Amino acid sequence: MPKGEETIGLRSRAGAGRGLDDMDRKISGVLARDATVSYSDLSAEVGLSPAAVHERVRRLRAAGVIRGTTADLDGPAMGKPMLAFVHVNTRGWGKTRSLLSLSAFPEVEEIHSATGDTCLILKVRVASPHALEGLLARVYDVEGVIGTKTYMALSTHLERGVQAGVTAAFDVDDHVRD
Amino acid sequence: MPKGEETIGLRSRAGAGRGLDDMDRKISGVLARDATVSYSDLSAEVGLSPAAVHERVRRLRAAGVIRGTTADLDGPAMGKPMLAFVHVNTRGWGKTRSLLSLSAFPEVEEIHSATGDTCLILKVRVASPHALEGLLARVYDVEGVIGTKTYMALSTHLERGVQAGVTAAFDVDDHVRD
DNA sequence: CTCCTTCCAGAATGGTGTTCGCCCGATTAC
DNA sequence: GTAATCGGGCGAACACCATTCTGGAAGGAG
Repeated sequence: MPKGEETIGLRSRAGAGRGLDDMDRKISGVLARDATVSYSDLSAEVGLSPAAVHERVRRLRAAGVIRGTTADLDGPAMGKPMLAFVHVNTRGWGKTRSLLSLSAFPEVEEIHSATGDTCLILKVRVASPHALEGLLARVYDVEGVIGTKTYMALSTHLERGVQAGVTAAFDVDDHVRD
Repeated sequence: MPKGEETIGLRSRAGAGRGLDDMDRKISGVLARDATVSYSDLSAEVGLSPAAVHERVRRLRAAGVIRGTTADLDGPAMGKPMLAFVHVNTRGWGKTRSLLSLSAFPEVEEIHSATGDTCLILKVRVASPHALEGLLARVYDVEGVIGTKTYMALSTHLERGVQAGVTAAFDVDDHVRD
């Protein structure tokens, strides 16, 4: 819906990605939306032979650009209709190490160290308020945790993985390189 | 790392998932980790014939339990090494509608309406501080936006999709149903 | 100019996804 | 208690696709 800005789909050997050319970005973009496409369809979409596409995908995987291919499950269907972001405050640094044990809970989907007025940001998906309570209890069990602040997601309007495209208007080259 | 709690992998027709039995959860769990496995390997892992597994996966897709299969890209490799959560405050409700236009930016990965001292939570992945500045400018362009608070992710310790498992100790049945 | 590297197209093949028909167990009605 | 009906899984056949190999063209470096 934004007005004039263009998404970079064609870019000649951009900065961060070492050997990532336009074709790689195009292929990655398609697979990031739907990885079930056959190499035949994929090759037709990007304008290359199936063999060439196969080789590129293999290298993208090997290089870690494509970290994996996963099935995206539905939270509510999995019995976890509640999504929340939990900001955790700890006393001093380094306490985040013990909080990594939270990875063992399938309810915890993301753990980030953060700047701002909080130390750690958790993304959790739980079955019920009671389940959230139980999870928060585990967080408080960790030594050094001072407090938490929970943001419940009332509705999710967009939720997707890393996108291949980059907005041209936000690109580094446009305004920084002068 | 948590001590005693068990993850439910086997559960007889739990509440939220209507027709989801143990086999469906097991299959979903495997595919959520790696969707590249062949039906042969998958069938061997869950203890079913390839044909039966195929039929179940087809139904899981049709039912929306498996929403899609996507390639997980690497942020830094895609030229977007910076991850941030942006909390947006608006004047009054209903302003979130216009903010949905942010979906057009590949930098925006998630948009949630939220409770707490904020209205909207965005998950954004950008190339540079300058790109983040440009994106924030777009947010402020939206009518009714009072302010934002940005939490930069210093390091990501865990980032994954919806998990099939549910922690037994957090389950509704354990303490609510008595 | 020549060699080297890199990349892509075309063809062959082994594996796999997909479908069909049959069989078994559970449920229901009589 | 018996029989009919339904749902689900198994085994096999077929078609499709992933994967590999070979050849050839384009771009650089010496």
